Amino acid sequence: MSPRADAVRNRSRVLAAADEVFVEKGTAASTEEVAKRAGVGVGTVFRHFPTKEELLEAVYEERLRQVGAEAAELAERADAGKAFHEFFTRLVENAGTKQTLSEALAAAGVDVDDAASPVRAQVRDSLGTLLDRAQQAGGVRRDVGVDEVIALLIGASQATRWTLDISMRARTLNVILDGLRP
Amino acid sequence: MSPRADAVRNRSRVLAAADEVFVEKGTAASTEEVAKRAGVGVGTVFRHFPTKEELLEAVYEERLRQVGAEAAELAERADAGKAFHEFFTRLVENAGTKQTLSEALAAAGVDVDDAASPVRAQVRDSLGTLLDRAQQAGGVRRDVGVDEVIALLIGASQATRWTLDISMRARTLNVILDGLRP
DNA sequence: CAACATACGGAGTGACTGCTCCGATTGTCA
DNA sequence: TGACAATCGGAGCAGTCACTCCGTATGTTG
Repeated sequence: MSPRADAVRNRSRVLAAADEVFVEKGTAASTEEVAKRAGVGVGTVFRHFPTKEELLEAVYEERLRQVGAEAAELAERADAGKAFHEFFTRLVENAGTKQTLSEALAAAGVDVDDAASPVRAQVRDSLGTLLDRAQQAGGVRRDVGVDEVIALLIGASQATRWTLDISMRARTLNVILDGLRP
Repeated sequence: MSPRADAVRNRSRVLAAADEVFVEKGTAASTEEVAKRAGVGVGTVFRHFPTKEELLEAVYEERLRQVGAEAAELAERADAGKAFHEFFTRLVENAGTKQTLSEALAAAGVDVDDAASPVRAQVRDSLGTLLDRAQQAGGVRRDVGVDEVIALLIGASQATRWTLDISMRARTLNVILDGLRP
């Protein structure tokens, strides 16, 4: 039996609402608020995501999926060095307010880097090939691996959160990008 | 009237206990737990810090004080370039698990960078002269200011939190330090 | 269209949290 | 040492949150 139509619709509505609410009010926002935003009852939220932690994980993985897709897409481009820098910049600029999620998950004891998860493995993979090609093209120093890049992505996102001024944000990001050059 | 002896003793006990508890269990830890760790009643905690937010701020400022002292001390050293790098490294390695605090404060609407606070002004100052001298000594590029350095410190601390491996942590930190060179 | 399983809504529950209040305690000073 | 004010301890209060439960509604299938 495939699930009912309204069930799948509600599931994605809840996911989208949760993303919005967690960005706006932080991950401490109540499940009831998510339900209200999604236009459903709390019961529905808990049927699809039996635990708040599972809801957080689902939102997190959804974002990871997008990051993975972006990395995969950019890995195909000819100018690998440029592609890598663009990926880095784009991600950091989007990540801005969204970083609290991994914090909350880590505090709840979830292994955010868990390589067993297929989505995370895929992200690592795409990012890995993007990095490889950028290194071969001479755009990135050779003594860093995927893990260092991931750490730096997180760090850069955090760093730029505190810089409201756009030009200052650019300077901060440039320091890291320069550090990544050969 | 100066305050009673047990009052000042308890105040610092609470502060120390709060620091420990918040590092171990995150800033969501209950005030009762802080009280228990300090060996006092909750009433005592709330008398000294009428609000949980004020307690968080007090812990945060206490840490800032230490950072400021360290910056001031290193700013006196002759080899300014080396001193700056040492400051950066030392801070990032200590900060490790402690970064959640500023998160929590920001979420609570506290302006963490508020220049009006004397402690923060002092930190900015000490860090500023340390940076100035490092730049004049040719140890740090000239197009970054104190704010960029602060942002990078926060970013670097976050970045290295996810790297359990020590050598990987060193490589990650090196990327940023290299990026800071002229 | 009927009949059934699936999914929904939201009041209700228990656990927990920040904070208050006041009787008991303790430091201080004449 | 005695007496008073400053301080303490922790039971209790009001509010919130994650999560459950079940009567109602709705999609689906023959």
